[in-house]
Amino acid sequence: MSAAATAAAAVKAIADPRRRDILRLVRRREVSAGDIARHFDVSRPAISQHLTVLKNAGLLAERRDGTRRYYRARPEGLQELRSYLDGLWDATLRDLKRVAEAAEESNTRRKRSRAS
Amino acid sequence: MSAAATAAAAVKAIADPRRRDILRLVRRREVSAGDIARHFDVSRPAISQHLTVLKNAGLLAERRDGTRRYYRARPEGLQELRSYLDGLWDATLRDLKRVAEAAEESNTRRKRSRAS
DNA sequence: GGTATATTTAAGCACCGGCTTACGTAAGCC
DNA sequence: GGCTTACGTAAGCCGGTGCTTAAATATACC
Repeated sequence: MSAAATAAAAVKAIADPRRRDILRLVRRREVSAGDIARHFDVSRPAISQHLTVLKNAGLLAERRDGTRRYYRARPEGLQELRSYLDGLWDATLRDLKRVAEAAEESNTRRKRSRAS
Repeated sequence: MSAAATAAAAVKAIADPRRRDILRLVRRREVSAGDIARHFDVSRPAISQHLTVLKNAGLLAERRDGTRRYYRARPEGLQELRSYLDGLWDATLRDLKRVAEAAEESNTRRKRSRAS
């Protein structure tokens, strides 16, 4: 899976509020699937599905111990996501300043050219 | 609308690939709705709906000139989103507690009602 | 006013995604 | 082996959302 595809999956993953809550929950320490589920008002399978999505998006690390599975946030995935999003608008933050500065001027130019 | 709510809307907005494409298209210069639509293989109304979503998420600025509407990326919205995401994995203990407590309460409520 | 252009809004449809219950799987314990 | 615990997977329901075409709105031009 390419980095961009992973990042796109990560964006979709964090678009869901519940998954953001899960991420916050495992940000500092690893937590078992059951313990995670216990914090929410939905069934365990629902949480299990969320965990799968987060894991596939590279945002979660899984460690198995006996019948238990422990999850924790995966900093590399989070950093990847951050870089991807920055790439989306880094040019924006740079270039739009210029655009904004030239806004009035280009505006009047456009009005003139539209007359043709 | 609170900052967090706007940011949450922004995350959902950029979760769609087409909307990310639109954002890239208007990140350097403002572009009219029609010109934006011309870049894609979907109908104009479809693009118009995407533009509305992006605008409501604070990611797009709109300028009207005659019958035309020009759109451009809105750096403030993008910065807000960035900060929000940073805060996601910089979550404080206070945030964790809030999530845990709120969920735990509704969780016990749910379990009680299920037992009947 | 009447027509043309640019765009949004409305209504409906098909697919997607999150949820549920039921079942499957795997490890630990007696 | 048989039971329990901890999870994941399967199948299906249902609301949300992205798309379409048709109609409405708004501005410009004659």
